[in-house]
Amino acid sequence: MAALATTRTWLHAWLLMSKRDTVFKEAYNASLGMLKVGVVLPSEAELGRRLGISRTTVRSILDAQVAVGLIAWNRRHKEVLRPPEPEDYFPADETDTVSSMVERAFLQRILSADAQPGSQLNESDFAREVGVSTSAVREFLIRFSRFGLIEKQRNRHWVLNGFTEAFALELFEVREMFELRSARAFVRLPRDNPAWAALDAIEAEHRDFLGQPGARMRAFPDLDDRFHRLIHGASHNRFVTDFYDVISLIFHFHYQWSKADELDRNATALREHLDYIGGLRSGHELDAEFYCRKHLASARLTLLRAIKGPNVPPPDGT
Amino acid sequence: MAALATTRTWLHAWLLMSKRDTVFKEAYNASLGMLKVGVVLPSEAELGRRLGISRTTVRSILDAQVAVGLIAWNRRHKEVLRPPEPEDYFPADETDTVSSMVERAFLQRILSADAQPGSQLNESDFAREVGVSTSAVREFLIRFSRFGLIEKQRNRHWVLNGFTEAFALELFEVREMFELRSARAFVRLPRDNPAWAALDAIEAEHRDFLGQPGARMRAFPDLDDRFHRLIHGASHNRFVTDFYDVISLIFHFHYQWSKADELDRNATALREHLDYIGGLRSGHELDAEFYCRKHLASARLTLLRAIKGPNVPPPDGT
DNA sequence: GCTACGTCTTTTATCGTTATAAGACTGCGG
DNA sequence: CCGCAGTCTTATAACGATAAAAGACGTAGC
Repeated sequence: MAALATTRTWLHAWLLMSKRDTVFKEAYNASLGMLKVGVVLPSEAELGRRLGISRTTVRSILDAQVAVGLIAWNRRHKEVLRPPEPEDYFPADETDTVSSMVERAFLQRILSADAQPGSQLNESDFAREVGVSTSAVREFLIRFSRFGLIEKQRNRHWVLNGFTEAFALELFEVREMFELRSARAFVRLPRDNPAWAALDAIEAEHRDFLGQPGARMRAFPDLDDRFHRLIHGASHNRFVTDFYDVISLIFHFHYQWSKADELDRNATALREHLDYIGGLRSGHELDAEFYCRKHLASARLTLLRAIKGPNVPPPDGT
Repeated sequence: MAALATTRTWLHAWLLMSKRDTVFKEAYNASLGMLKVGVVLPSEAELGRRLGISRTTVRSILDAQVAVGLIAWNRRHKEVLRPPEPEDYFPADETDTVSSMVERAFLQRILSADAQPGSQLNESDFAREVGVSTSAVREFLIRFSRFGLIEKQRNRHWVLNGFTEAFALELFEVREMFELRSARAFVRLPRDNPAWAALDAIEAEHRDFLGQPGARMRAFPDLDDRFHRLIHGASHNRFVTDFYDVISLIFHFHYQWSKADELDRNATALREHLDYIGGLRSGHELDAEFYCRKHLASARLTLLRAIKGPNVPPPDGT
């Protein structure tokens, strides 16, 4: 495993975990994709830009890759010596930040059936359960509280409001308000606005998806997300775009567990999206509004059915 | 000073401040109001309920009040011995939680002129400046980020978005959407809904205010807040009501500094509120909508003028 | 003279620790 | 037997500390 070979103080990681080196590991894995034998790597700064990290971390990665014989590195010259093997990659669970671990554990708990509305949550208990410090849990809960699913009383415990039908209805009420306004704004965008080109691209992706049923369906949530975010972008309102984070989160996690009629649902959504796109293109706000309303109504119905139906917990604990 | 006389480990507070005893001090001050010579105090649990604190803190307070000779306490019997003097009160700055200190310092910075949009904020710098730990600052910033005025890049610094005209316009766009919907919902409330009685009470308060110009004007922001929150309550939507927190925060802090034509502004708002209330009572959604729109438009104008005008910093550092 | 690297400093993410505050349990007493 | 107080345990709100990661500065080399 790569970690054993690095010159980093990996031993410390097991004695006192002050900060996980997830940035290093994730970027290390990403950089392996660039390694083709004989290739000469660009400057440290350029690598940092491509990987989205600082030069400090780039240098750590290069050091580590020298240590396992992947590259030769002498000042400006960095040459790839051998192609990366599967063993060169850090396992996925080590590239996860603490906060994302907390997030996953928490969502699993709150979006599953056993989270009765009104039940209370204990910071230290939960921290022990997940295996992180209370501060990490605390910061997550504060961050998460903006989604309206939890609340806190000063000096007291957190209260889970529960992912109830009422929550879903309130969520969709606001979603409809915001998306209708965004759709109308979208229709009014001048034809040379880059959003139209982006819409063309997304429409093409939709048609691709319809062409190969089942094959790439797993990737639909991502497409869905990008489609709606594109529309919301036309509102030029940070509160509107920020609100989509709530929706996105809910959908992302909730639908992970209700795989039942996934293909059907997605196919319906794809077709509704295409109608919706047509409405936007028509230039008539009322048309756009009509198809927008239609799609949102069916999305709401799907979500409500999922909430009311037998709430299946996630397949496994990860 | 009361702290010196208490049996609590007050010395530690100066060596290692792990948690400020603001709950104790605030409740101590509040409880002094109940002390009339000869009165026999209720049970510990009852005192806790009245003061909004736990029995543990109640007992600390009673201990402290025995120590300074305010009361005699023997098991169930607690009798007031002497009336509280001004020196018995803890000074106001000691009843402030760390988080509220951070909040005040931060708002002063971000809502004043010198917060250029795009400038970056440093957790440790800011913590040093305010004199609290980085964790306290961190948690505050996370909590505050939901207001859309700051953002954070993973592993990097915070970015101040600035309290700009664009921010105000986006804020009001959403405010209008939400408040119009809430106002319409309010009109449709059945006449026996308690909200109508609350509206009556608030209307009476408005008339009182108009009667005594200037005198109680300082208290107007509070009335304004309660009025709008009452209306938003009719929406029965947590996202709508939560959003009013943003508005409330902005108004509260921004208007602290623009005292210029405060009386005029408030008088105008009072009259607009009364029209608005009339609209709600009329039973016609369109009437309510008309006066709601009118009031919000004038509120927006006032805020925009304040942003564009000479941005006066707060009078003093507190 | 600009780009890239070596070195050093600063900041962030996360941890563990502690005094305060909440809350649970138990037994007394009217 | 119910409410109240005595006692004990646990949780929260702060803190400081540390390794990872970012970033700043100076200098070497093309």
